[in-house]
Amino acid sequence: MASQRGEGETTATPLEPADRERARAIPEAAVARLAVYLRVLSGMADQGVTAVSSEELSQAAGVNAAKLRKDLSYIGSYGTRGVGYDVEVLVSHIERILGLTRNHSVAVVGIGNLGHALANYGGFPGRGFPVTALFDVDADLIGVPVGGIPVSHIDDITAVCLEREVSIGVIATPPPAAQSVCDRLVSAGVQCILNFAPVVLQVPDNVEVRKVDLAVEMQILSFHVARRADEAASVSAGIVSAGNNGLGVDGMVIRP
Amino acid sequence: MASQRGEGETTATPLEPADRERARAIPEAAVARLAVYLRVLSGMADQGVTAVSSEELSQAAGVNAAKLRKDLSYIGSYGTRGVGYDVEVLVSHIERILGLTRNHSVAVVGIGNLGHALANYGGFPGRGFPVTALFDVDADLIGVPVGGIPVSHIDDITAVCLEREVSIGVIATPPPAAQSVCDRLVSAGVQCILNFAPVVLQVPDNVEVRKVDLAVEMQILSFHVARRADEAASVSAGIVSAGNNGLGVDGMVIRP
DNA sequence: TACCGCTTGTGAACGCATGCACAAAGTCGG
DNA sequence: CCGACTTTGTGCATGCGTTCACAAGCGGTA
Repeated sequence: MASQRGEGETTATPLEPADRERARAIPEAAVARLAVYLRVLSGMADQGVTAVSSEELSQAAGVNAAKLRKDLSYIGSYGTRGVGYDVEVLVSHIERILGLTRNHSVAVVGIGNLGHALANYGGFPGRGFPVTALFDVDADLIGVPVGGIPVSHIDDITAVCLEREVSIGVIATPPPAAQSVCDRLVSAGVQCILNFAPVVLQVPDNVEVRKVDLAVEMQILSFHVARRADEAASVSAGIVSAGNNGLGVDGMVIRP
Repeated sequence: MASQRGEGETTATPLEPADRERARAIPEAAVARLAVYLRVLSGMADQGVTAVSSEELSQAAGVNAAKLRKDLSYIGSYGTRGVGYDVEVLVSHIERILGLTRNHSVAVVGIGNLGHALANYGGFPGRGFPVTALFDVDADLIGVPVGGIPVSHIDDITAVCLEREVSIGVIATPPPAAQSVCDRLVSAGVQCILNFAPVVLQVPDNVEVRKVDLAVEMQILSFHVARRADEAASVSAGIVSAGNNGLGVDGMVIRP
């Protein structure tokens, strides 16, 4: 772990003390939205847009305008009253806060269907996240290049991750292997993990895990399908909920 | 509340009037967790476990025990004080509330890397979500079976979706195509959409959209990497935040 | 320069979700 | 049958996040 990391100010990512305290205070939900704003803003910049108001940007991002302004205020005051925000300025500040000024090397573990898809994503979404290592257990895969990177054996995970300074590990293995893979990533010094396996990972406090769970997403949708179907049944039976929340009682269009 | 009124039990998905009102009231966050509990419980059932306490289950699911009990209370009182919960009973009640008693036919649009991976997921995570239709624009793909299902042309989306009673649409197209595909799905009567494209979709109120955004996930992780690196820098430079919020001043373990 | 209209930034209220703490309710042993 | 122990279900307080509403501030205009 004796790489560039240690000596604070000499490295890249120069975050001012004021920004540092701000970064600490940004709510997780706001961080997620900042990433969305960034994408929208980048798109605007590509189209030659130079300035934008909170109203326009919030619509494009699908959020409330006040919320957007508050989110932006977490990272500082970079707007101009009466005018709006400068797109370039906003982009660069959000990138800085999100730590996108530095590259984050990514390792994908588990080169099945999903692993292939991830490895081939090419430059990885939004760039700045180069995939530099792939791992699997299958002997037939070892050494085979996928998306330009040869697959390594999972037993070499520590050495390879350290060597290539992997900062984000992506777990795309079958469920039973996930915890073990996670442990290995952690002992290789990886502190951020994106988990696609439908498993609740146990990790030390200093490791950040985010999970993408297809089954859960599907089931949440299923819940809504069921709720809708059920409401429709109620309506067709002439039942109307007495305790209606104030969402507007207008006849929501429901197909027979 | 006048919950007795429910005379309309003639349709499928027999949700009691009492349950119906409960379903309406379950917080979204709790729904997501219920899906997780369900998976953990299913695993336990497979291993022959018949009873479980909130403490055990909450640990396995990685949540607070009180929160778990509250979540379960949203769907009714199916535990036994002094004993715990019957695994089978809990499983069946959660499945019922999540609408998993009925199959939800899934259509995948965009058969690129990700689309392939999704189509091949086989029975789809957690079963109950059969993929019954695939769509793309690429002429070379039309008719080719992927994961056992032949790919249809996207222009046939309305007819095919209606015919196969698709209730969930999955968008795995490149960003520029996403909104158009979404519109077509909606006009085909699909009311639930899972969106993998990094685009903010505009939909009518009666359509439920969930989005899985890799770029956003990566950037959130990046934010945490940056924050950590920065904290480490602060510590090594002997800087300690003065205006600390009351989170506890204990020295959080940070590796050198 | 002084005014006017527009948009930001934020204080304050509200609402939802989380976590605590305890009464209710059940089991088990004697 | 009773009392001790265990675990659920939930009222309540706390904290976080969202939303509203408005003062502050800036550019444009006369």
